[in-house]
Amino acid sequence: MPPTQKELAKLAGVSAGTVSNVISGSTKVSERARQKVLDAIRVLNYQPNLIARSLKTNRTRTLGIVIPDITIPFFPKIIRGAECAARERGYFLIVLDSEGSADRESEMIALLRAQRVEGMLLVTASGEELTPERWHSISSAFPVVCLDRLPVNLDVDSVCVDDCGAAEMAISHLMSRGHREIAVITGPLSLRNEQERVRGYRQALQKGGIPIQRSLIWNGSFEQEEVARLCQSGMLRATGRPTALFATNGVTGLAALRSLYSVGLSTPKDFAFVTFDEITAEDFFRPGITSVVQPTFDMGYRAVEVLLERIEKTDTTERRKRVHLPATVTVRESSSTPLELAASQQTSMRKPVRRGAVVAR
Amino acid sequence: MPPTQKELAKLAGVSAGTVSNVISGSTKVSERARQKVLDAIRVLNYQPNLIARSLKTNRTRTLGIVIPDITIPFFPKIIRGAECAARERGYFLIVLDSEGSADRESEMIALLRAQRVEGMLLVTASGEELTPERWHSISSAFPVVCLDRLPVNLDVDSVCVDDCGAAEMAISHLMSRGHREIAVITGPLSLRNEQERVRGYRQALQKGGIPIQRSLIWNGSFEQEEVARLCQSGMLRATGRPTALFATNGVTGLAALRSLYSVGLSTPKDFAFVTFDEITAEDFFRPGITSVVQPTFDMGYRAVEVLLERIEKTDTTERRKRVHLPATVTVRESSSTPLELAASQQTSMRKPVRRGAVVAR
DNA sequence: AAATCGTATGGAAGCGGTTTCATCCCTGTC
DNA sequence: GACAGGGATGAAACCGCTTCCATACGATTT
Repeated sequence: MPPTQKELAKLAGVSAGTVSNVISGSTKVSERARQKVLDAIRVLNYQPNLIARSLKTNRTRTLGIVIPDITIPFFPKIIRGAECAARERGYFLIVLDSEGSADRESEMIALLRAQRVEGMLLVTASGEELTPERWHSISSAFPVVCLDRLPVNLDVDSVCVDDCGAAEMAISHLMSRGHREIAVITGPLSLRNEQERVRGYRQALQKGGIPIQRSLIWNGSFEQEEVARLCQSGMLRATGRPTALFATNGVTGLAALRSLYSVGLSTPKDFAFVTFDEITAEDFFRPGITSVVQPTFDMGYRAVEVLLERIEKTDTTERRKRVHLPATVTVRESSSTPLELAASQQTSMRKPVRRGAVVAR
Repeated sequence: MPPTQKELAKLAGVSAGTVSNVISGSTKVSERARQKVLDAIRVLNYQPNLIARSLKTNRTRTLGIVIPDITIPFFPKIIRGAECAARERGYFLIVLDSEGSADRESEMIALLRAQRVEGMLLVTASGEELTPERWHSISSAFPVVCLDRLPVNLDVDSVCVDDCGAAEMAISHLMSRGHREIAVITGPLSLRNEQERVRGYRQALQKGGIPIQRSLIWNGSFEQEEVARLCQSGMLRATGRPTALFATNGVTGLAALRSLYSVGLSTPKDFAFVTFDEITAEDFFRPGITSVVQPTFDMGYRAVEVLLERIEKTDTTERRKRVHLPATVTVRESSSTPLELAASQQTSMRKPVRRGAVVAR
């Protein structure tokens, strides 16, 4: 059994209350007593019992983060940022994985509630299941900040990029490379940011004077099979085949790419490709994928800042915060123009074109 | 404030003890009382306070895992397995990131101790700092199982692959492709498994009748700069230049590849390359990297099983467990023979050779 | 030297559960 | 109908810590 304050007190010849005062750094303790207690702590290798402390103080100094899948590289980067901010402010971060399931997400949230965390970051699994009632029952327990995947129709503190603008930027880039038949494959539209990214797609086309074709907007999901079906039927059809494809998130983008490669189509040879989120960041892998890069670390960091503000300010009436961070487009080979591409093909094995990534804006 | 048992009791018209019995599932409660309590739970949306429970029972049903860097894809996969096993047994897993620093690792461990976790999985940051004394002070607090990176000279429960055998397999593969000048770049040799992997390298050469050259064994680390220095000086020198390179772990391997690409060398054109751990698993990225693939999910899963055995059995005298899981070699292009390579170059842009990965053994 | 003040200290209560134990009531038996 | 037996129930203690409050002691003042 680990040593307790009471044992410390006996060894140091003081009362338990005094020991507590020494540990919490209260000044109301004599130097003599302090030293005796500190010695005793060293002798017994004492470690305060945070559980008991939390029970008494009703504070855990712990935050939670629930993400859909820790094996998707995007999320660990966010976690890093969140953990960093939390640590700087003396908070502890618990990471939970909902495995993309709304049910498990509920369980995880219940767990955090039972553990009495003081606040939560949430990247929701689907957004579908977050009805206002469920939301109310969650957010009455502790403050919540949503990240990246935002549930539609829910007024909630959030941190994400300027999704619409970033998507517009990506599409503009494709148009500048001469593409006019640009398809978009999306994740679930129950997420606000997926909708925003589609909006950006439309805006870019409109500004470029290109008519929007419903047949080029493929409402997908995070499921490999569904995405494969949409992409293959869209890309293999006889007429109206797009020359470029834009994926509104990394999971869907990777699924799209995988499914098209599996039927013998590749980028940039057969279609130009741009995706939200980096699929590989290593520039020596070919083809390099042009992507909308989100400031993942900062997103996690900022989200914790917003969350702590809610926690530490008691003023609950304050307006919802929506933080938008800037995204950038990193141009790589997958969006090469036909011309560049031809050049690249001829010399490809000797010296690949544009080894380094180019950053737009 | 969340509702307490006492309030439940008042609402249901029973005592707090009875409420507790209902919640803990004790049979010693009448159906009538049980229903009243369950109703009250629903009405108040009651959630038991795990903190209070833990304080009383001295059990948290929580495990911790400390890893060096959550953004390295290898670790999230382990976490997935660990979390899965923990959940199945009714335990909760806390994930902590030591950011590759031994000091932070200590802090994280202290935190877990203060949180009174019942056991810990550890992938150590360096292994250097884990002196037997420090080790004793940790493992006296709770059982620990080490994963993947094993500290040298420490008798500890562990889960890893057959490092020596897997390395031997990788080198044999290179030899079967005609390579005789095979260099190895390692991580820190303060880790037992790094030593084992070098041992596997030597064994393979010996069995193949190839003399071992000290100048081809590059003792590296996880640091980009150090690895770059070693690889560049080893690969660019005038004489005794190896035709193949084997990296004993993914971090070092990626650093090696990065550094060699940056000076204009690429695989498989200029050197064959095999690494422990997958750098990219997506087979449509070129070059595909031949790698020793560890069963990451299973490693996490098994590690939790071993840990729970220690926790739930009070018999502390039992011998240390060392679990070895099988690894496989996934052959991709980076270890092509010169012949295959030439063929691949000619036709590369039309139909890439070996799109799917080939698994050895 | 006595009174007053200030402050370090010890004792005790309480956080929200679990668990023990004595009590009470219901049932069955003679 | 009285009593034994047994199971459900409530009261109370306790987990380790913080915090409040009363006390006692040392220092300062008159």
